[in-house]
Amino acid sequence: MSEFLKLENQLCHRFYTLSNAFTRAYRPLLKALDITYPQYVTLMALWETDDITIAELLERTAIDGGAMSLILKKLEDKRFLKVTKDETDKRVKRVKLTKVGKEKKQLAEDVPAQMLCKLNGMSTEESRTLKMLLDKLGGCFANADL
Amino acid sequence: MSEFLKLENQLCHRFYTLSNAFTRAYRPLLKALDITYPQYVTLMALWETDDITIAELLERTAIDGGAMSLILKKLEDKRFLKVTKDETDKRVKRVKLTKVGKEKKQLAEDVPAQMLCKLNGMSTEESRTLKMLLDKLGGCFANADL
DNA sequence: AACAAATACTTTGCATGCAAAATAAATTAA
DNA sequence: TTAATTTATTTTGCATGCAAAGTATTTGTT
Repeated sequence: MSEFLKLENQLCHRFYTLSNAFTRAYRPLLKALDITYPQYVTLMALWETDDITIAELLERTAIDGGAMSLILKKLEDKRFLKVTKDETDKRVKRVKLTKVGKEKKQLAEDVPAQMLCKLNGMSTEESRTLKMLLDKLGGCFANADL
Repeated sequence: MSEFLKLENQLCHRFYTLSNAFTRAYRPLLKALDITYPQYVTLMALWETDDITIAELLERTAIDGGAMSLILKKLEDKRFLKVTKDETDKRVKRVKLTKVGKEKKQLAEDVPAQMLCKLNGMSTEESRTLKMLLDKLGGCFANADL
């Protein structure tokens, strides 16, 4: 049997598994905030830089455009943010946090630490190395002609 | 602004982004085989060990049970495999590749190499280190009380 | 043997991820 | 200026991922 098709040799399967594991691990923590993981990512982007274009939001979060439409609708329904048409360029829409959305950030402050608790098997050094390699891999994808 | 909530500091967001990138990168390669990524994972597991229980398949692939039901239905519709009830224990179902499903493996042999081509920015050594760290992280999740 | 509890799967309802088609508005070209 | 093209975003159709509820079957109890 060729080694290449074995599951243990697949980098992609590790990412598949771990990405799902992260989402599952976050779920209970985020449920307390009444948001899903992609919604959390969207809010993190906005907590860092508010009042941005949907296009900017898409680039920073790497969330799919079609999915983002629904996510923004749901976050708007929950009164976390407002989406308004840009007056200058009517194609563009700007996303802005509401007071409630900004306050939500305080409640989210604990989430990262709670997640780290679940992963205390990794040393800070290993985690740093891992991030570096992940970023390098991300660069490979960016350069590849997909 | 607390550093903890910044997107660049999130390990999870890197996994989210990279996992999606992998799936997207595989899509055109797998489309030629008329399968999706989770279906590819399912077939890889079977190419390695055929005629196994659905429970075993779930454990090896880490695919969700509910999703697997549909995936197996689709793979069966495509005549890649057969699902049969175990005679001894009628709760159990066994999954077995058909001749077509086994032959599909030959067509899939090239897929891993084609994917590696897209990622030629990573050295073998870096890739090895990355896999090791990913497995360690996976172990953390397994041990955590989620 | 009759019933409770554990197994192995499937179904359901909701939230994406993705490609492709559809809209609308701004830009560029002829 | 009108038509062709590009840009920003939404909509659509299909395939999961996930928790929770539902179905059979089997095993363990009493």
